[in-house]
Amino acid sequence: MKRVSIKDVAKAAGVSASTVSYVLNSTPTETISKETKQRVMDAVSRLGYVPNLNARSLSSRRSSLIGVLIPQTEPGKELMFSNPFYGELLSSIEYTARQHGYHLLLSGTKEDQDYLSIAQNRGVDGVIIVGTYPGENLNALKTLGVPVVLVDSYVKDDAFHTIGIEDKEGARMATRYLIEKGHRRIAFVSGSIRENGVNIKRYQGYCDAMREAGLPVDEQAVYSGTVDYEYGIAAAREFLARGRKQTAAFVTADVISMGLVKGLQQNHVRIPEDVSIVSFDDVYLSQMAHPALTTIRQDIGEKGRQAVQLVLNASKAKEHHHTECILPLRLVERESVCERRDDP
Amino acid sequence: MKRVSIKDVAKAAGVSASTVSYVLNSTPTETISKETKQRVMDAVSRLGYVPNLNARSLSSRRSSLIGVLIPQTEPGKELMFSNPFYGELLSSIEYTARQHGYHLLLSGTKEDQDYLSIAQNRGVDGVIIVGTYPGENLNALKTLGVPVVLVDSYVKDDAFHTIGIEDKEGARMATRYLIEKGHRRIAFVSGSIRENGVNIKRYQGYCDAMREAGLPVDEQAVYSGTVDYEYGIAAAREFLARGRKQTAAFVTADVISMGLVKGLQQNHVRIPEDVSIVSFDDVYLSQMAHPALTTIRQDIGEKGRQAVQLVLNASKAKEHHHTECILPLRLVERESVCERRDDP
DNA sequence: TGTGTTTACTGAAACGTTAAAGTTGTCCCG
DNA sequence: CGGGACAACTTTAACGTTTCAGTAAACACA
Repeated sequence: MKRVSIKDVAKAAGVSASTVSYVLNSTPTETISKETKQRVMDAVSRLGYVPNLNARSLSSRRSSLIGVLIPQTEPGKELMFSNPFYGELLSSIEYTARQHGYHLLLSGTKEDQDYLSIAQNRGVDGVIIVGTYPGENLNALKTLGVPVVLVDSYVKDDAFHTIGIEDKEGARMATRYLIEKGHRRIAFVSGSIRENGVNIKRYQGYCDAMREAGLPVDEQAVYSGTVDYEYGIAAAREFLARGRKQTAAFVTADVISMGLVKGLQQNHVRIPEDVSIVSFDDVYLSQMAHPALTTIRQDIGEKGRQAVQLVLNASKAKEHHHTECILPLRLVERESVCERRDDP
Repeated sequence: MKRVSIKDVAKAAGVSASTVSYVLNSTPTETISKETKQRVMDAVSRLGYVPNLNARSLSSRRSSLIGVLIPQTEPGKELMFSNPFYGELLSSIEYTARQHGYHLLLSGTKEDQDYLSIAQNRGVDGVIIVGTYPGENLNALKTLGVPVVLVDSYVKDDAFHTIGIEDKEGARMATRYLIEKGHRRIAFVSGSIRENGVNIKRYQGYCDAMREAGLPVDEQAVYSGTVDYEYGIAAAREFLARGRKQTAAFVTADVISMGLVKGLQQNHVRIPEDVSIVSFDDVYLSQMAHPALTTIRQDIGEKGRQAVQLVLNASKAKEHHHTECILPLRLVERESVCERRDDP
């Protein structure tokens, strides 16, 4: 039951502990003979030695650990529950990190907690923060001394690396698509557009497209709530309460769309015949919908991969020059939109 | 930029490092005066000290870290991608762990990797393994010396704690429900029933229900593949190819159901009028489906909570007595089943 | 007044690594 | 043949904690 330490290996191989360490880390500055290397490796496998990464990180100040912070959208709700987007992103992050020999320290973010210390605590090599960082102490993150990658954040600060998408352009694309299909009264449905997050950009893109087409942005056509299925249902109810004024909707998240579609269908509003929908994200879910969602696709897998890459690159390079990565979007046409030529 | 260590705090408070440690951990055997405590706490917040958990875990051999292993169902596919069940479970695990001051070390499982060392490496306080553990070296886990909780595994070994559901009974319940609704030819659609996992139990439950009702288990009515949306689509194709013999299906996972429904609907098979479906899991998804899925609900949140609790309890209690936790199931009726009285 | 107990601490040795600096021994070159 | 360069190690001091074993002072008791 006793843990095998590097010293046991050293003893078994008849060398010093540091030699074992050099062999295991194949430190480039150190020269070790082939035979010694072999003897050490033999001892390692014979004893079933696995290095204690805590000790390693204590001594070497790198941990092969990446901290990942994922928003816990609402206090009561659990992490990632509300939006499958996070699950898919996390998948990709985990997969990429693992392939580079890194592990993930996962935490949800809730306002009242100190994420900084979580990271600091464990001496992570980098931090990936998804979505809006809750809490005003983003500045404290700078003192961490490790690369910080902000995913889908519009915080502009050279101290952080960012990775995101052309939210505004994507929203514009979506809205324009609906306009091209002949829609003139188009609703905008999203999560909160008060915080400085992606939704506000998407709202701007929506407004731009409307304006460019000479269409009014009706305040009554804007629905803003939370990013989850329930809000989609609620928005449907609200849509009906407001008198079914629009023939189409641009919805900023697939989960919301799912709820909206469900809510409308339950009230005998047909999708897309009565209301066309263009969604956003293209999570796995959107193809399962009925009708399958026409949506602005972002490459979630790539986002995760890039996020990890940014951390790794930045932690390798001593120079901390800020990088910004914007991934392309494209519209994938499915079944939730139809032409509308009879609009006034 | 220099890290604040316990010594700095000690100096600032005019006490020894050990006193600081005692204060911070409020070690019950040690007595510290009110004033000293206060002085230490003041110094801590003044200097912004956060303990280095790596050092702590090195010294005290507990890490406040729980290792979580989630299956990466297929080599190419990424973690949790294929089945939202994992995302929801992870959510709950993360949330519960965090509330107890634990962090999560997350890893996907792929055949060719050594998960054991991941855990051993970091000195986790416990391991939660979800699903079938890939790799034959389950025994090696015993040498870890920390509690191991197997979620949804039918490995029987006193060395492990297990948490699961009445898979067989749930399947029986689902199938019987269909029988009660008048169906006599009922398909069974699931992931692999070769491995010793939950699917084989659910298959047994299906068989039991059929047998009890005096109905034959037709080999042609059994569809087995992988647990993902794509397989649902494929199963639909296969169902049609085999001649649409059944009027209902018991499907062992909601994701598969989603694909099956989609695949059938695309071929103008109506759900539930032509084919009724009872599903399994009740992931968030299943209410979004069209029609919403009638499904055997398992409380995924509770599963996650219990898993964490099992780890924590077991790591507190020195006695390693094996605990087994079975969570209840219930059928939730939605829209994917209808009566069938015309069956021969 | 001496002994024992309690309170409130301190000192120092771990924990398992890494990495800088030091120590050999060998070889080569002028 | 002396000295430098190099290869192949070893020694030792960190890294930041915890925790065991003290210790010194204060107090109680008889």
